[in-house]
Amino acid sequence: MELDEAKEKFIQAWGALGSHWGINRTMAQVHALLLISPHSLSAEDVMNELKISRGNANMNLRALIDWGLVNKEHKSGERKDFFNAEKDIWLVAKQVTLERRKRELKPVMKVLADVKNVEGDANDPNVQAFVESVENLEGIVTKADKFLEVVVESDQKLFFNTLMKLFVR
Amino acid sequence: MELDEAKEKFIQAWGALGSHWGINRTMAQVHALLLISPHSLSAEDVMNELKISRGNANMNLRALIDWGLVNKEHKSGERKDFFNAEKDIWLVAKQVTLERRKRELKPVMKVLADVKNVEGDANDPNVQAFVESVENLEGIVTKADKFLEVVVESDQKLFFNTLMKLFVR
DNA sequence: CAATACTTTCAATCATTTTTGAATCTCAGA
DNA sequence: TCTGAGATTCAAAAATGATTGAAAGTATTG
Repeated sequence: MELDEAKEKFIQAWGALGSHWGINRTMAQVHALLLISPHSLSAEDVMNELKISRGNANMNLRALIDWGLVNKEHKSGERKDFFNAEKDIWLVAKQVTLERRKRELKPVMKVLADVKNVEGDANDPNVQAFVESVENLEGIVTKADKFLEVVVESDQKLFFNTLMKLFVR
Repeated sequence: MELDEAKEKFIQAWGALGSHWGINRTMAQVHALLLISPHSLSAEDVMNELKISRGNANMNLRALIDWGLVNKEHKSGERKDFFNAEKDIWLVAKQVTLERRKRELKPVMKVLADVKNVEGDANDPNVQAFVESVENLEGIVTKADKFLEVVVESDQKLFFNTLMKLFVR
């Protein structure tokens, strides 16, 4: 396989995976492109490689910077901005985890806590089933959140290696 | 808070979470509704509660059955089908994990394996950076996959409890 | 400060995904 | 076997989400 074809395939695959993980396709593709580039790219490079518009490139680069996955560089003697991706995948995973915890898990935890305070007859099976389900879910969501908190706050490689030794084969 | 308001909020929240996790919003809402119902519901009940069309209810119920999250019941003396959700959240998590592993992780792993066989000058920094990135990613994706495999194949409560004792506070 | 190079914004457009609902099918019960 | 309540399908419509590109903004250079 030629490099260009391989790059293309890789970018497509990463884009598809990203789109299932709350990161939009183009954003994931831009990330993929930066990941496999040995040096920083300008917005223009990104536009050309992925055949996307200037505005689209700009927005997705900014989003990647927001997520903490990409850095903006100022090369002296150059007017253009250059961009490079964090190459340490463990750090990438950490950032994504942090963001998603903040954006998704926390709001749900808040709703679950609120919603438990339903008023009404404690003997009503509807109320009973509802409260039971909510508490059930609260349990697992809280546990998942704590688990992720630990993952995020500990050293990534160490953490996963320990885990792997415990559980894999 | 009234039960109806609480239900409504809960269903919305679960829908929003689902939509970030590759499960479409309505599908997650139907699941939420079934979760908090003390007894099985008919397709008609689901349509009425969520104000969705017959076709939509049918499709999402079927999808939930595909994912292994909902069961269809035949009540004798009734022509209608009735539906109930798996209430054990650990089982739900397991099913979702299984499906997503199959649908998302496996295809990406295949592409990563393929794409490593890029031909070309091993001294070309483009090729070098590419192969390095791909191997890097393959490492983490494979580890994540193995981790999930273990999660899925072991007893859920036992697994998570063990994990929690190890890492939480 | 004026010209130029580059970046950012955002209303309009385009693409994708979801939803609808009428037509069709199915099958339990008579 | 026939009937009709209920289930399913799927083309079209609606909703949502992504992308474009031109105009406005900002910074750098001579």
